[in-house]
Amino acid sequence: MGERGVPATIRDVAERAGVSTATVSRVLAGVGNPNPGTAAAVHSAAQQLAYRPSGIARSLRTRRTRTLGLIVTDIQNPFFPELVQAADMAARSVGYSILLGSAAYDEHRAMHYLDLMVDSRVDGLIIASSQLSHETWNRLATSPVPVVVVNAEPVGVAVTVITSDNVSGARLAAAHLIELGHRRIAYIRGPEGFTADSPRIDGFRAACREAGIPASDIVEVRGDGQVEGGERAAAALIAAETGVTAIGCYNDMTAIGAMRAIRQAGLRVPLDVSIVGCDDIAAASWVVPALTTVAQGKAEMGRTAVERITAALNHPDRQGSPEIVRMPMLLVRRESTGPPPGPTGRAGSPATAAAG
Amino acid sequence: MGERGVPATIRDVAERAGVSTATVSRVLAGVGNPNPGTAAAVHSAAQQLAYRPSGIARSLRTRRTRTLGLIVTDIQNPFFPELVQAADMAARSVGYSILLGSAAYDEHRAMHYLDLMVDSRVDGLIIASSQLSHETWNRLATSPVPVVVVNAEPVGVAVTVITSDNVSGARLAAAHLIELGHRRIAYIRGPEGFTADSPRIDGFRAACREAGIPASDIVEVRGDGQVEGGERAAAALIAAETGVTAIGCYNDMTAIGAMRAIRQAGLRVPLDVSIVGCDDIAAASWVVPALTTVAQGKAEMGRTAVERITAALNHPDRQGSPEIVRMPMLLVRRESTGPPPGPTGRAGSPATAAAG
DNA sequence: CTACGGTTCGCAATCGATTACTCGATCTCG
DNA sequence: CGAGATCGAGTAATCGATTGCGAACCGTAG
Repeated sequence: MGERGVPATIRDVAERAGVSTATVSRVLAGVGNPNPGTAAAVHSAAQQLAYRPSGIARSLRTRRTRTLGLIVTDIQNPFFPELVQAADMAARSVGYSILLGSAAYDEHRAMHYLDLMVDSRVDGLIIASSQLSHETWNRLATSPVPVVVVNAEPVGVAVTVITSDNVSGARLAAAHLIELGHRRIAYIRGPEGFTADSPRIDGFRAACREAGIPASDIVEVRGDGQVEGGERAAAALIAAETGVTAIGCYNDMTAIGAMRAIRQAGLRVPLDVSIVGCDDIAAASWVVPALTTVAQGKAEMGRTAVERITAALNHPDRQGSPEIVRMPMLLVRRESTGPPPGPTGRAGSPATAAAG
Repeated sequence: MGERGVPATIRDVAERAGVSTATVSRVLAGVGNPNPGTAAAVHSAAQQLAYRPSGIARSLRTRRTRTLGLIVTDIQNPFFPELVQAADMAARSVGYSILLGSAAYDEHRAMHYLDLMVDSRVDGLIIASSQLSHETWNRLATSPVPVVVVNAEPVGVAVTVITSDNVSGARLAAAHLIELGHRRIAYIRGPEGFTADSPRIDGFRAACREAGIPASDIVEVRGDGQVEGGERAAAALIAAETGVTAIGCYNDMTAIGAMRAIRQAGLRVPLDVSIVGCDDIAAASWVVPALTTVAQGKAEMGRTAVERITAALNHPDRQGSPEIVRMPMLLVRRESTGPPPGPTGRAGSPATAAAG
């Protein structure tokens, strides 16, 4: 695996080129007007020694690492890779690298990573999290490095946060269902504590209310934000014979689970039950029927986060002015939603829904 | 966002505790037998100043960063997150952090990241890649830091590589299909250049041959390793009226695409056509029918990669002994495979399928 | 009371770069 | 031809930790 002795240092290059380390540093950095001869000598020496400046030494001196910390709730949740990729690209394009930490849904672990990243002196920190305790918010607000939070609802703490307009997004989903003619609608919520859960259910309820659907006609169950939870929740919904003809879901994984349960019960999507998800993860268009969902600008959020961080880095003066950025969400109509079954349509939920 | 002036240094702590920096370093590192009184003073001072040692300065001095570079082909490919997560956990558990780079399928970009990581003096490097040019292999073999390659077929270059036993895995898939009674089988290959493509088609062919199926009965088409490519390939297969009753796929995304195309053509999985994938990504069990596939030990590979790297780090002596680790693959039977349609089953291609 | 073994801790070098300051040499122009 | 401007390059301080070496101090024994 490894080979070679020690890598060449700037001193080695200086000696070989017959100049001082200061000169090597200058010509390699392209500052000053070096004599063409010296420049050539330096470049040649550097080349021959395969010299690569030590980022460590440079960072110690310049007090900047050109590294951004990125902590995500869980890299295995398909919501995050797109965001991570976009952040990585955006960062690289302005000369930064990304130090990643995947917290595996453990907030305590996330805070540990935060400490480690601060120790390694990242220039800035991006936290893409689905849940954040108050204690954590405070830690973030007093962080020694610029922080931006992505994908969590702001709670009034002085930290820049970038998030989707969850309320409007959920309204979009509900409005779509209502427009198709659905009246008995269910909503499978996300895990308690996930900050997007409240605004989404609120938006969903609001749209229904405004359409004149009594709150009592909206049945809410709780999922876990994963496929399994969606499956269980939808199965319970069907077993309860609520006669719902459409289900809004906290996220796409929940929706995919719900679709499984519905099919399992012998019903068809969207003929018997319509499903709408949220997030627009890649798998949403892989399943059959393809999932109608409300898309979040995941890549856009990643890019924006990097942009905000680097802005703060370049203007350390007017920092302390945290902002809240809300990205619009967009309804993506695919195949999992349609009009409710007509009176002569489906014979009802397994037992009763005939009245549907 | 950011706040606070400069973070406290070891000198600040030393002054406040009334000792030298050497002592601070020692008590905080827990080496030596500090006088209980001094130890208390140091800890207290460190506490009050919220002192966090600079990883930069420490790394410069100790010549170790306790950071591992991890470059993946594309973090958006669902194959990688599980591997990344496992590697991250394994690394953290032995005191290392992960510097991530997602190459977005661009090998040139991957090499650029490699340079950046070497510059930032990572202690070791893990490359999880689906394709690797000869030039890249050579770069890796002469890397100044220990390298392990994951998920690519070894090509005789002196680098440790950890990969699945692709040949046997593909045999498993083929054998499963054959055992179910299929005789006219297709295989949708991965992109040219992806190193797992060859061994997989080889293993698949070998199992067929051994079962007495003439090579001419195996139809091969090329996908792109993504859902779209699988969809196109399967659509072409159906349009060609080859009468295949089962399709083996390069990976799960290809298989998921193939299932879409089959359903699109009015056929059913697995009643009319059986599908078997490869990888066992999360989405394999989300689709309906759930995908039968050959699982790779993704997490295991991630852990093993970290284990091998850290082993090399701890025993710099007997390095230069690259090894090849082949992880077994496992058939996961789900719902997308079944016996071929009987003589009275479907009458063949889409045009006539009505009989089914 | 001195000598000696054993602790505890401080001094200072070191890791590899960057950069303010300074010094000679060359150039310019009266 | 000489004074000052200009320019290229070297000297050395610095970033913040770690660590080998030795000094100071302890207690104990002869």
